[in-house]
Amino acid sequence: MPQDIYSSLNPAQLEAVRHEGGPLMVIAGPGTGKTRVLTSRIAYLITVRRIHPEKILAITFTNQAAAEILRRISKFSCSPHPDSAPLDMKTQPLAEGHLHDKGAVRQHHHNAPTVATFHGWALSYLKSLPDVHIRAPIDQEDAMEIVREACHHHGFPLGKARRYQQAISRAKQQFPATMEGEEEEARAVFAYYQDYLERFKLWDFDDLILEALRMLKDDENAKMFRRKYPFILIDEFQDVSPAQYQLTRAMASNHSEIMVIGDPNQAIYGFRMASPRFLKAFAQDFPDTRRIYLNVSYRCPQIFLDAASAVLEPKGGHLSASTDTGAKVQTICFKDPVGEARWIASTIERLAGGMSFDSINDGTAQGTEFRSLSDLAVLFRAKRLGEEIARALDRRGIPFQEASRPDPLSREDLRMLWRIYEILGNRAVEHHLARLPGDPATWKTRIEKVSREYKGADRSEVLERLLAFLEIDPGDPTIQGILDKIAEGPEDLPLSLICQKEADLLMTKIEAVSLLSLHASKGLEFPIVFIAGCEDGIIPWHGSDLEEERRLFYVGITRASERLFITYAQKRTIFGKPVRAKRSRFIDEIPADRLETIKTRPRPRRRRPRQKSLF
DNA sequence: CCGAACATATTTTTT
DNA sequence: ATATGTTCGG
Repeated sequence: MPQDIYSSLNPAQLEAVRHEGGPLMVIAGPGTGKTRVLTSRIAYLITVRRIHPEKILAITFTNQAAAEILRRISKFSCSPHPDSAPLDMKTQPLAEGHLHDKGAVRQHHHNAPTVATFHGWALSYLKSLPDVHIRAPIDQEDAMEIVREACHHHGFPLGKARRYQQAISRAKQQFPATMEGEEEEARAVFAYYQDYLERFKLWDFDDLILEALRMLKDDENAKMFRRKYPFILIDEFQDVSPAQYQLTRAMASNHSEIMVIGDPNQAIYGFRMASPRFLKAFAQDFPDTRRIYLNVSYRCPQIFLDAASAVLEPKGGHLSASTDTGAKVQTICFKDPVGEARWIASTIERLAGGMSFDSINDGTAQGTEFRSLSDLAVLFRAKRLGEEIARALDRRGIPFQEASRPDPLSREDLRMLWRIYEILGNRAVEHHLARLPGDPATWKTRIEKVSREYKGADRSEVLERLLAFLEIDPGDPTIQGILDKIAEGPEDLPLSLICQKEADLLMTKIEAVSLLSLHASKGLEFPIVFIAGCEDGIIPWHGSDLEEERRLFYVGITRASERLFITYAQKRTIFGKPVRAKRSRFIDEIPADRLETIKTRPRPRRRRPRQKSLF
């Protein structure tokens, strides 16, 4: 059970929570209580400083992070720990109705602070402005389709569409968007793409930020915004793009109570134009910024922190551990990826006791402390590298879950369902009509007819009826689940959010090992962590920004709270080419006394009597 | 529409 | 010495 968030904030955390009167920047290393400071500060603002929740805006990068913050705020207000009130809670009890369980979870409840992603906030901000014509947002897959169409139009090979789409998105991380430095073809595709969005009145995800910024650059709008939200908190600030940074600047003045929190050492999204330089820029652009460093990690043992900061350039080493187990970082060398995967699987089996899955405990388990599978994670640089691990776990019947599941809305049938849903909601009608199978005009009359017939009925019924034209199995449990959610949910909830929740629901909540990319692991914590495929060319990835690769490795190491295994193979086939691999230079940069090299026993061959397999 | 030849290759979120 | 998706000739 997580600790009550009132209890035992350390002095630096407390200072961050209580800071008043101007901009605040919190530099929070791994496991130093970043989310706790954020949620405690919101609670403090509301309960102690008596700030009305509606005046508070907290911004995150993912819906998951936003949900987690809301969950923790509501939990905090529902069940204040009676004995722990370091923030004058006893003398200033929680005002009735300021925060309560169901209300706080609802994002736009009148008594809850606004907790949203940059994009979510941007769209609702645009909707709140009287003179803005709201366009329909399209997702990345539709952006890809338009880019493909542009390639077709210009006679460019479709194989390059992905690259062009990435270039366009990169360009639109800046305000104003610029294709400077991109190749000629990409510029042509960009022109077509922008023209398409204009013609059909669409916004892509990047436009939401750019448009909100464009509006907020107006002095009058900025003034109004600052009056509405005098208290701003932004999470993971090392991940902001140039446009998001400009948005931040427009949102607040040097006298605003704006807090940004982040860790420059965990900046790993440079490929999408994020940069830790904006943390530095913030302190310069808001000269009165108070800087607070959270230096005590409640997660990582000192040895892991030392190992992690040793790979950083410049060295980051100002973190200290709250506890020290003395456990060293363990490295293991393998002949090939198959051997590596097999060893990881068998070690997991040994640590987990091998009882919950049908495999015999070979008696090598030490002690009686078997770990839960959910305490274990295997991290890797690229999805491909995780597949070998998945196979090995499968073979032993060890349950696992992968973090990067495909977007549910990429499923062809759900996509068509989405298009009809959007048409019924009168969003981007022409765009979607043209993308349904068959003749757009037929679809138009069809949808109008069914809508008329079912006038007054629930939209999910109209949808279900229309699905009949698509050869979609109406009995499909996913479809049914989504239709139910549409029926009970509020009017214009984005279908992607519904689908995401539905997909999460279908994921069995069984105990499982986590298989994650290093990127996906950021923000998570596991007692036992394996980092696989630690070879030069993989981590650091060949041709990538070395500094960022260092930070990525740093993120990986600092996920572990008890044991950490770093593995590599001497041979690996990458893009079909077998490569003699050298172990990652980052391993060599870890001080020798923090490392322990494990020798694996050669795998005993299972000898099957040949005679028996004859029949 | 099918098959051979060919090109391409991280990381990922956002209504 | 791969897996996937695209192109192009039939």
